[in-house]
Amino acid sequence: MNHMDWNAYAALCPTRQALDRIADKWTVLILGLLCDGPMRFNAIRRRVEGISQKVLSQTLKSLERDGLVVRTAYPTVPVTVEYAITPIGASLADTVTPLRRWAEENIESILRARRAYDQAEVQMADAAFNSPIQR
Amino acid sequence: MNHMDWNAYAALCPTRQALDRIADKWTVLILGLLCDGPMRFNAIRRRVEGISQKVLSQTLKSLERDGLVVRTAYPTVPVTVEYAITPIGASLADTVTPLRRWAEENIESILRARRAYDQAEVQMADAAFNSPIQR
DNA sequence: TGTAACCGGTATCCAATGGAAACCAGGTAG
DNA sequence: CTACCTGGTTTCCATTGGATACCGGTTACA
Repeated sequence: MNHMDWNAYAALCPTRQALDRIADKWTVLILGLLCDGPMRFNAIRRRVEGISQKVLSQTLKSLERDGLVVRTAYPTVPVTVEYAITPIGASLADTVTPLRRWAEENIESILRARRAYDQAEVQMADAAFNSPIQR
Repeated sequence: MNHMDWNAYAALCPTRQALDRIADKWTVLILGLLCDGPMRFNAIRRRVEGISQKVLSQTLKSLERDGLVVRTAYPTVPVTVEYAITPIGASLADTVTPLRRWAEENIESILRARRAYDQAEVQMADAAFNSPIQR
């Protein structure tokens, strides 16, 4: 069985569920960090600004379950927990990092399009207000 | 101002919000379709199995707002609405399509890791049950 | 003359998710 | 004694997601 048998466009294909998991902003940011080397829980938390402990914990747990990162706890005082990327996780990181870079490179174009779109919406609302008979 | 000024790791950077929008399963699937040519609403709906009308409508609207697709309504009977990818949308499609392909190529490895993880969890629960003193 | 289906959507409802904040054990530093 | 470090879990609430019903307008079929 090769990968041609899987199809993310099919609702029940496990690929769909996997896509939902990996196409996630936190996943992109966390994997982007870990591919530079192992990191501890709170170190990741400080670097990924705005992530809550709960969501970081959940995301790491599910990345671990999928075999994309490995969690290692050292019996130091206080306990040290290190998260490292796996080879398959690294291959995913190579795939999602361009996504982050695309966002950083094209954000201005997006913001411009948004302003134009919202402006056009306002103008349409104005027109409807000034000649409500057209409703 | 160049793209080096933007940083998705900063909570308030608009790039973060954009990343959240584009790192989405429906966006990946829809852009993957549209880069083969324009498509009508219900045609997309039939190809992206399992998407609801509401979510498709919302996703397309936000893709349009961000300038990634263009919506064209033809006054035919019944009305024909066509969604086409823009050049910048196509560049995003080039970035997210590898994500879908990665999922399709690596799903088996993920499923294997999941089974191993869940199995280990069950064993740990069993051990805890058989010697509860360790709690 | 129904009536069923297609078009491209809204509107409504409820469950699941997301994030803020509190809390936890166990220990250190002041 | 208090405050803070470690790596989380729990609780709560608002936002979101998806299923379903509905909408006007038109066509095909019986």
